[in-house]
Amino acid sequence: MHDPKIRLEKMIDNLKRHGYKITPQRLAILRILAYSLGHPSVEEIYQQIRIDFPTISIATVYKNISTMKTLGEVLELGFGNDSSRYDGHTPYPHPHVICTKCKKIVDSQLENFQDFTQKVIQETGFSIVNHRIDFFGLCPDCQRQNS
Amino acid sequence: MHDPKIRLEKMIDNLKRHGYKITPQRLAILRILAYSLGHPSVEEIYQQIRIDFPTISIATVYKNISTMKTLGEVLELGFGNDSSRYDGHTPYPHPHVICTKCKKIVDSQLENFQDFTQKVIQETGFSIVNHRIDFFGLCPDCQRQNS
DNA sequence: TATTAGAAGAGAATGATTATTATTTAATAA
DNA sequence: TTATTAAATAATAATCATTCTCTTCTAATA
Repeated sequence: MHDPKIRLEKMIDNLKRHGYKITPQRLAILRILAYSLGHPSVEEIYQQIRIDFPTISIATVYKNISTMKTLGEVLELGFGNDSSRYDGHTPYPHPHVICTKCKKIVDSQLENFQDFTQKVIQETGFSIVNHRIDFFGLCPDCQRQNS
Repeated sequence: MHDPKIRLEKMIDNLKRHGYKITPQRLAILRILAYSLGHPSVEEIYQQIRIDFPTISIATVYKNISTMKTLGEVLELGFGNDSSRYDGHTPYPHPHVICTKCKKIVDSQLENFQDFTQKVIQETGFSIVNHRIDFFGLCPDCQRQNS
């Protein structure tokens, strides 16, 4: 689940299996989603693809990401009014660490959330199917600049 | 921190201490924030206040909530494109449990996030100052309706 | 009661996202 | 290899929550 090439293959297979066509624009979007560790925004993906496809529409980026969301191949991280960020590298729920200054988003590898989920189920009676865990602070780079 | 009357007093004190005026509209908004356990949206607050203040503007609701946010007296829960929900009852970070069907939001009392925060600090080198923890699923009521 | 800084009200502006529609193209089969 | 066709793209309009602007009003104070 960590090799971008394999991620890309898996995305393409999943699309084909569901009868979607593999267009050059779509492939370019998939590549960014699979290879990017940096949780890009739609705007960033759009600007990067415009280098090779100057006529692409930002609506095409939105639509393709939406498709990948429904196939479970990308995780959307929405932040209130700010534009969403996307994780196509690790598309299942996991903690993120967000720098409030430079907006960098880093994955965390902590995994013991089954215990918490169980406690929440007991406490509230909800049936839990998903979670979102974010930590906010300053990344090492921005800490240095502040001192 | 759990008695609505005391919450309301604290909010009013905090506003006065910072030189804000206590207007009837503001007071009505504070009352909803302090007493409501249901994490209301701006629209819900607006509709409720219109009963007593038919001429109030929704911008006034937004502006007052924004003021309370800067004073740390209300916690904003943004959800991507959907409208934000507000917690004026327990205005510091704590886990929330959200029903994906009826949009109900319930507080969780789980508190052991210092350990996780420490691990995230060690893992990433970030300085963590805040967090957001949400669990998504079906509330007991909606589970019944589905079966 | 007069003064005045801050608040309210109305509506325009913004910005991310979604919808619409005409045109183009990937996939398939003859 | 080419024709067919359903789906994808591009361009643009529409939407919706939120913020901004500006004028009018009012709570606090002296």
